[in-house]
Amino acid sequence: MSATPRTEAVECCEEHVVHTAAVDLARSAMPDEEITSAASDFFKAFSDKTRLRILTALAQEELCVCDIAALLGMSQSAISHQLRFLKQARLVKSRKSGKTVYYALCDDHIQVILAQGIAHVQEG
Amino acid sequence: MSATPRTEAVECCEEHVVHTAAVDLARSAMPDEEITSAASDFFKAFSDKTRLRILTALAQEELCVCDIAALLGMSQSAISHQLRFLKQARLVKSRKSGKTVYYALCDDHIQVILAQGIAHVQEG
DNA sequence: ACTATAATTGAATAGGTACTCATGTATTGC
DNA sequence: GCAATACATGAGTACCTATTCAATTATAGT
Repeated sequence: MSATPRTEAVECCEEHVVHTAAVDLARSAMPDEEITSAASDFFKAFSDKTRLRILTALAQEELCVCDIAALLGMSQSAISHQLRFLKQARLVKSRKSGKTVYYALCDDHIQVILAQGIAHVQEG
Repeated sequence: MSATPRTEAVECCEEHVVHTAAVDLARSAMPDEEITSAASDFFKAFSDKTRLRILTALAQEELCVCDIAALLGMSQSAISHQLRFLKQARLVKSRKSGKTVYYALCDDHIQVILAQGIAHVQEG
């Protein structure tokens, strides 16, 4: 866009504005509030180091709670809490076998996004 | 740091049920701690609704602080704080023209991940 | 110089969150 | 039945964070 400041004063944030056409374009392309809210919740699953490591581990193969706790060197309770978070967010699924509960990623799509995030930080 | 007692006890099922081969596989595939930490920080930028909406808007074209504040119906200060976060995370860049500061995404890569997250929640 | 505007910034605060601890539930084996 | 194991869960807590508010900086116009 042009860098020329258009001081075409219209009603805005408080009193003055701004680049009306640019804002209108951005507004028209902005998804609904429920979509952006759900999307930020989705990314929140990856935004914690513990959860991201859990997801990375499950990208290899299914693991039980105790496996993950041992792998990450954390308490079983802490892992269980995070797994509940991930399950409610529909990123992981579980199956029960005897006393053991095995967790796995819901779909490969999650693995793709995970890998892209890791690739991004490895480049930059 | 003796103030916070760290429970080293991962003795839960350590002897019995851990699936050693599965854990070893996951461990070998796990990136270094600094990588997973950086990756979770990267995803953290997308994990807040306000930041995600800012990124979505900037995916269209560059905008000044006031534009974004008007678009999202939030205070200019709140937006400025989040833009600083995004800039430090190297997701956005800025250029100054007169009194106005224009923000834009650092690269198209960010837009791709953003779009994938939005697509994910629109499907499910 | 003075005024107005765009943006930044620090402090304060309310709400969120990730862990620990203790307890509860389900399953297995004796 | 009882004990042990694997996991889940609620409460408590310390930390984190997203916003508001007030003050400040920078630029432009008069």
